[in-house]
Amino acid sequence: MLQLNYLRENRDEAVRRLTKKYAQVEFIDQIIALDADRRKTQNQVDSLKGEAGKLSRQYGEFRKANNEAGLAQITAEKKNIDEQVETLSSQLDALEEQLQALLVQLPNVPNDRVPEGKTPEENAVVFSHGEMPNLPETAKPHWDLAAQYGLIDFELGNKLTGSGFPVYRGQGAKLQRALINFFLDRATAAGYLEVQPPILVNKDSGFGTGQLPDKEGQMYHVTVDDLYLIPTAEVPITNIYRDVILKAEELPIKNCGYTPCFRREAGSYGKDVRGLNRLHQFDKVEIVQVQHPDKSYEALEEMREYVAGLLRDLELPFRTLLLCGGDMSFASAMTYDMEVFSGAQKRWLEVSSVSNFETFQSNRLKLRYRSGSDKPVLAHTLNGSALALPRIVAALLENNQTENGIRIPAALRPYTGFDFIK
RNA sequence: GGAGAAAUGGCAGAGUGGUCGAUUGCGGCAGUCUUGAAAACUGUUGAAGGUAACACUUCCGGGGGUUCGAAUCCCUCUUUCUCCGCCA
Repeated sequence: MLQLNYLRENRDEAVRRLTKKYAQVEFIDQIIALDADRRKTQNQVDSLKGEAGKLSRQYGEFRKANNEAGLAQITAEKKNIDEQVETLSSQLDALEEQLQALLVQLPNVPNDRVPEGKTPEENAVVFSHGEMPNLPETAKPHWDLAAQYGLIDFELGNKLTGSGFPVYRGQGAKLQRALINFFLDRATAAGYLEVQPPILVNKDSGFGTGQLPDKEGQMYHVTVDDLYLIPTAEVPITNIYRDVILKAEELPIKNCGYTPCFRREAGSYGKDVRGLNRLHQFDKVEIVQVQHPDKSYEALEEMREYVAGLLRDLELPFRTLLLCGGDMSFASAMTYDMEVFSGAQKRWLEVSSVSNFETFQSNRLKLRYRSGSDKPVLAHTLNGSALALPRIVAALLENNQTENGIRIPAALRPYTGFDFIK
């Protein structure tokens, strides 16, 4: 959520920058007008309440003095004030509701380095690494390989749950576990504190990181207890710091965590959902940082470089995209996507998204830090996938297929305990 | 799931109807003293809205109510603790 102060004091800039995100910029002027109205009404309510307080204290004194006439007068005056307060308060509530309703619909303002553009095709490729795999024409897509080696059973998942909930078996299951451990060990070595959060969260948490109300339909909602299955570990991990005032010297906070992730993916279809390309449940290791505002873009680059290191070690060809305004997420100010090339499908698959949210999340979370005895200031939050498993598995299987089985990259072998899937 | 107790500032812990945003201790910060540190002493120390700055308003787990007036009384929800039941 954008800060009212920012909109009030930088109206033109906000319009310019939000235009790049194709946001409803007309909301900005409506918000500014509502806010002015709100403050005026708030002031009126406050001074009336101040009057009421004075009267109450006077009432006590009059009663001690047995001043019956005075008591009657105060009661009458107080009643008059209460009526005014009630009227103004309901106006104030209505104004705040309208203000909030508009405010939560405005996405974060993109950083000025974010390229113009509306569609994924307009994202800027800023970095590429690795050779394109040189596979024979007979190379198989991962769903065929998964069946051939008994790694993943998509049909069985249909039976147990529904489409998009595969069952991993044998070396397929072991590979999952190996990747999770590999990612967690690397993140821990890079200074991230490992946490194991709940995978069901309440509404406040969903709101704090921006999934609610914007993406309500993308989450599984457990209605009996009004809880949501997390779409990413970002939600519980970042919400650890909801309503927290950190000391400046505690920054940066670096957390990582493995969780399953659940996404309804309503409206997806076709080749995008084939095999492991898009699932309703998948595994992911997430990295999260809470940063000083002056250092958050430095941290974003550091996180991008960290994820790139993982992909290099997995020997996967990848490219890094700087997302254009139209393709960025609601809450992000700047996002890098990392895509690996999956050799048999011959397509790029997004495996990581690394974003700086600046104060967009922390404003909702009330996540602040304090230098010395200064007033608390909103911190910046960042996160990135490091990494999401399914598409990594897809690319590993496809790119490393040989006549004699599927080769496991050297970095993973200590974790899998085998060199080849056979 | 049943019965009982509790929820106050970073922490501990007072406060049961009136000027209480809240005694006190610890912790934090600043100062005195000291070559420096410790100890001691002095002062200061919650958040939000609002203002040029004050003023002012709100917040004592959440919500609602009683009252001229609520941290204090009532209702309700949530959470924690103790006991019982069930259980990976």
